[in-house]
Amino acid sequence: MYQRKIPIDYDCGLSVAMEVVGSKWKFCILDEISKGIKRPKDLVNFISGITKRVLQKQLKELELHGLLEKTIYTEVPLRVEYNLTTSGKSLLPLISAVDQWGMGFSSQLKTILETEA
Amino acid sequence: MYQRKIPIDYDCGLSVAMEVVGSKWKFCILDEISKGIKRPKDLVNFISGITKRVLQKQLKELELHGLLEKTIYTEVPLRVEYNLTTSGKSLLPLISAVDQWGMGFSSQLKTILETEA
DNA sequence: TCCCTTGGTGATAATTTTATCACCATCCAT
DNA sequence: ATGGATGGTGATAAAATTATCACCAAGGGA
Repeated sequence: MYQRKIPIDYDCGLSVAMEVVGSKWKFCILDEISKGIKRPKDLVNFISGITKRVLQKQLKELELHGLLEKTIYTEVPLRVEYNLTTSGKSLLPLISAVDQWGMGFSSQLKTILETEA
Repeated sequence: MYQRKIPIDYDCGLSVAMEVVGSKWKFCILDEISKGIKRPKDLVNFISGITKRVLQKQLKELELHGLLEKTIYTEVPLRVEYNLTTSGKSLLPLISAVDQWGMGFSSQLKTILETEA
């Protein structure tokens, strides 16, 4: 997930995917949005550890890459919602699979890291 | 994929998965190994852009995390092979899915990044 | 006017990951 | 002993990401 100086290889699916979703929070953000948490204010509360500033940047990138679309409701107070686009939705099965794999691997990783320490 | 000071959340599958495979080269490495490229020397040649040093570090981490196992053949010249463990193999469908998603998204990303530039 | 809520941004530091370079070890052939 | 092939590591620089802090804007209510 670090490739600005080293350009993206558009012929490598892994390279493309890493560019778009290979960062610490993006899977979490998309996951929460898919569950109905769509407002920045709520996302900050639901995603433990993320800060407002970082969330904003990630949302902006996801929007730029076409995975999220932003809707502004001119209510008061101002309401903004981020929704998954078709591309964004197409990622959900993958996110779910990664999450499940991680859950299944969790105990093994814990054992390994505690043993060496 | 940055979480040493910020500890891993073992209850979050995404967090666990990111810790283990969330880095620039790991999917590529596992992918090549699954295709039969198992020696460090060959991996360096097949994975365009990676350097020997970086590959070694990634292999070591993958081995530590239990996704690869290392076999040393005392031949001459020395031969070392890295093979997927059961856990490593369990990742293959995921890697394949990510790769395919990336391939499908490639043209969209290219269009977006070229348009804004 | 002052404050609150929500959404957003710029500048900068702190962290982490990647890259580069030099170097070592083994085994064998010349 | 010299050199080539393979595998490996330490130190350090470079690059990228993430975190922190301060600040701004719009709209409405007290």
